[in-house]
Amino acid sequence: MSSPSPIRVRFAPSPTGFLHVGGARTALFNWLYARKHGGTFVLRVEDTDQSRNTEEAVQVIYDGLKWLGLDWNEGPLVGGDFGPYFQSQRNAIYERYLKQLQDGGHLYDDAGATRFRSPRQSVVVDDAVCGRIEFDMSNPATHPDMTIRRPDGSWIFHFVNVVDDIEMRISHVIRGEDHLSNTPKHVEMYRALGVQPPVFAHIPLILKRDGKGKMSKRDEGSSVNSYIEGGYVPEAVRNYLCLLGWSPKDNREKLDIEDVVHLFDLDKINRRNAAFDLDKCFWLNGQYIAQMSMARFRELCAPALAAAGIPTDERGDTYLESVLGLVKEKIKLITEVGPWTRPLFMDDFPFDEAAVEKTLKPAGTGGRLRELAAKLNRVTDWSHDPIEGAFKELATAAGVKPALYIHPARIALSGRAVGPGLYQMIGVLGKDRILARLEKAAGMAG
RNA sequence: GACCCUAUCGUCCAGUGGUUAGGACAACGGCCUUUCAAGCCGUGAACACGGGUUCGAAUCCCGUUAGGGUCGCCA
Repeated sequence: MSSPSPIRVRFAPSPTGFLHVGGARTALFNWLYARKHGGTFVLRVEDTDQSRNTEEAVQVIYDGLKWLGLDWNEGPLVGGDFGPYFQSQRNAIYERYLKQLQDGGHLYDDAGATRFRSPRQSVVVDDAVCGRIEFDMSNPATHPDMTIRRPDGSWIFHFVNVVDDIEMRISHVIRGEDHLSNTPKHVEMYRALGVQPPVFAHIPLILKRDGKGKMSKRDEGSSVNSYIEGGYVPEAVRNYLCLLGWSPKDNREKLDIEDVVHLFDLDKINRRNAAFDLDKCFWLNGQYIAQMSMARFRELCAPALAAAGIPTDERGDTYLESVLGLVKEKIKLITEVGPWTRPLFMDDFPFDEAAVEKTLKPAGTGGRLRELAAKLNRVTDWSHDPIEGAFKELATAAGVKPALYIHPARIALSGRAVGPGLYQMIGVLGKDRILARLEKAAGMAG
């Protein structure tokens, strides 16, 4: 017996300036498979279309993969023994393989374009996900010969893709099911080249929310960039992507990536296409935020806070962490941290017009806010329970619901109707700022 | 249209011959309460249809229907 050939998989995106979640999921499954089996994950840029091949477009791919934590063992930026990893730089290799096909009599000219002649025999694809599929290739009308090179000398995807997979010693081709129908043609080419085809694994597609068609560029959540910019946590998005077409079989939803690597395998991948559900991704994101360490939360919030122009250094680390602690279990997106915490760092914060109108303006509110200020001023143990007690006592003494003090206080202190727990927030803000803000709000109240 | 894949709650997944068909998101209701949230508890919600095979089918087979994909000198 020969020693088992090493596991080598690849992700081969085209630089379009856009990294699709479907592509990201394909990359993820390849990465998982490589990790699981101690294999090599190759990144190859399929930039045969020079017109849209730009530096920025390639950068989008790098950024998306890096953000998701999908590091590649071979490819651009890291190198490897099978480069170059850009198809635009592999022309000599393609010429060599073209010659080989020509010598074998597999090619013919069609109005200047080069086409590969199908042997017209049935092809069996033993797919690691879809099982054994037999394709009847006898009808040229339904399975026309592939064009592999245009009259202008540029290459067609099918050819260079197969050549590169051969040259890069790819052992498993894990890709979207939209390539399944092309696979027998690829197999014909492997055979014509005298090469054993790799194992194919066609994974289900990600469909639009309503299941009507493949998810496309215009659909919400289709771009990895939208998650990066939308305040999503990379490990949460990656986790959600794992659950599209694969599952740990034990009903767990939130899993560490190490567990996924351990449990993952091709035969556990579903065969059914999955409709994309951004709600669940959103929920999972909130779970990740609530449960992550304060250190990680700080790390993720730092850019968002900086972008919002919030001075987080002025009161020191301890203060910063107590503020973040107020919102950590409540926000679902990192982008929410700015608006939620601004009143904790700055005295100049916006007031929500509708909330002011509804809660601050009603007659008697100003008086109650002054009562509250006086009451809180007498609180000596500035912590949660005594603060809560002050509100309750005030309401009882006045014979009204605590809500008549609580709601206006929230608006007065933060300008918002939504936010951290009120008593916790008061505790963190401190007595001086509380009294000042209550007084100021009393002035604008009814 | 031809070929290929698929078919369990609205959605994502469990369930591989015998289960009260399970979990999660979403929805709805309740509790808590301090509003929106969060949290906790609960409710409704599915085996596409028709034939087989079998003592017994969500599970196996065939057909129908439906959905998706592919049929490029796109990738």
